[in-house]
Amino acid sequence: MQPELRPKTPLALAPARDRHVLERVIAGLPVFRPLSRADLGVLASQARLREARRGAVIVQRAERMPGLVALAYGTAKLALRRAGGQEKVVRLIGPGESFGLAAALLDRPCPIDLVALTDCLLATIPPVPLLRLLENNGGFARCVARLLAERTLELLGELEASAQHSGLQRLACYLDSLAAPAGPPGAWIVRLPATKTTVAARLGVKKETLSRMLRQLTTRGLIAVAGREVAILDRAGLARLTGAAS
Amino acid sequence: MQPELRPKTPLALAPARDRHVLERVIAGLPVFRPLSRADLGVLASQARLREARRGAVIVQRAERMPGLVALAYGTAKLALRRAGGQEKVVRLIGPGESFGLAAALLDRPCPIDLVALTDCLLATIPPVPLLRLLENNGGFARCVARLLAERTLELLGELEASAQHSGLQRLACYLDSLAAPAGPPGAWIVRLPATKTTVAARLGVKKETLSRMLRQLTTRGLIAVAGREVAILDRAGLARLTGAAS
DNA sequence: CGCTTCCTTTGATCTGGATCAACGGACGTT
DNA sequence: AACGTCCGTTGATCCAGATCAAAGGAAGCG
Repeated sequence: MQPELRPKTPLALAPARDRHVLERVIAGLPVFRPLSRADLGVLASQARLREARRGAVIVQRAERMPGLVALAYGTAKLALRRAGGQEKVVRLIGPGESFGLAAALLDRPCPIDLVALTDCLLATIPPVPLLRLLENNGGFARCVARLLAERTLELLGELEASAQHSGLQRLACYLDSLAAPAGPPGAWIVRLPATKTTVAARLGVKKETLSRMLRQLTTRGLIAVAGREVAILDRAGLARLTGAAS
Repeated sequence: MQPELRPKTPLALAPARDRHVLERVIAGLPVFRPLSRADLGVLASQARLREARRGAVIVQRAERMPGLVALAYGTAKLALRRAGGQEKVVRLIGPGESFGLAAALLDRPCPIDLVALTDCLLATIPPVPLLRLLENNGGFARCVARLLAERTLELLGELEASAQHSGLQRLACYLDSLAAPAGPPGAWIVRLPATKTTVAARLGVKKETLSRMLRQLTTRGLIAVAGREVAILDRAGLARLTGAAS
């Protein structure tokens, strides 16, 4: 469950490839969109690439934040973990997404654990060049402000969901938000982005409860579950759950 | 419970006094610290002063956000309210504090209700001048980025508390965070910033539960309660509750 | 193939906090 | 003083979801 974090290929062995990957990952992050090619190059030269094995803790809560962490490939979870095993997953992170902007800018300790769900490749951009950009580049500052504003509203939504909706409502809402059109028109399908245990933690319930909730929705004819694939049979019915009582 | 929002003095009657109050309130907001006197003047000229009676809904969820709302005097609560009466208070706002920066900058609908707990005087700075400043003033953009980063971390803390700690732990933590030194050295006192019903909603529990929790802490000799005043008799014991099981 | 290690499901039971109900006290109004 | 309106306390009961326990699946590996 807690394998060592040990890069398969030591960083020094593949500097050219690393540099290329770093540039691609950094250029793909929304927060860096306003940057010139030159600025992106400077960032890439200060960033570091790093691998993490499945299950490894990439950044630990209360540690000094190493910078903005972006995922090149793999999946990771942001999880609040307490002694006693109970954990709450705040966000699941996929390729092209990043984490730690707020804490890196304020040079605060990491507020949360970042844990690899699969083997991951990560880019870390240290706080110093971020702060320099913030100082000198108005476009970047604006972009940061907008992104953080969005994150603020998002977290508020999370808070609302966790404080106000029942587990079943949160599940219905979650499935609805992930719904993707399937082959036949009018058919929707969701592929869960992680194991059910992790999804349960994301929804703030235990895996046993998630299992029971899924079965309840199945019994009602709203969904059909096959492993990680969930077919949404009655999206309107699901949406009705979202706002109303169970 | 839901009195009309009706200013005691119509705005047009006291423009000079209003202008003065607006300038003072706006200059006092942390987010505007980097602004020049001239910029502050422009903002004040675009802002509006407004009164709200106790219990009035100042800004309602899903309404268009009128701008950044700052409190000149009085107390208000940011509350998520659901049909069914249950409400979660996210933040209590006092004089010199503000609300709505994120939503105003993104021109999103108001994510939450702002409700006056006492008669209030409010300044509203519309989104347009804020956006203009964000575009043209790098110092302001930086300041906004920092404030929003702080808010992000704060909300994450809220989420953690609401998802992970028990009601008693949240209460202990809350009291600890409000503790102010009393007369005798080593003595601490808390004056609750609102009615116990509201504090309960702030902590995410019902007033009955808060009442029982306070009695429990009293029985254990950790605190003593007299109306809105709470004396902390054993701060270490309280802090011990915060991290450990009940 | 058999083994181990997760992941998931299902059932039984427990519990923190909500809900329902009733009452006492503090103010402010008339 | 008498009255209405909040606010806070206390007791009884209820319930969503946690916890405990046990038993299948499914996937990786020697």
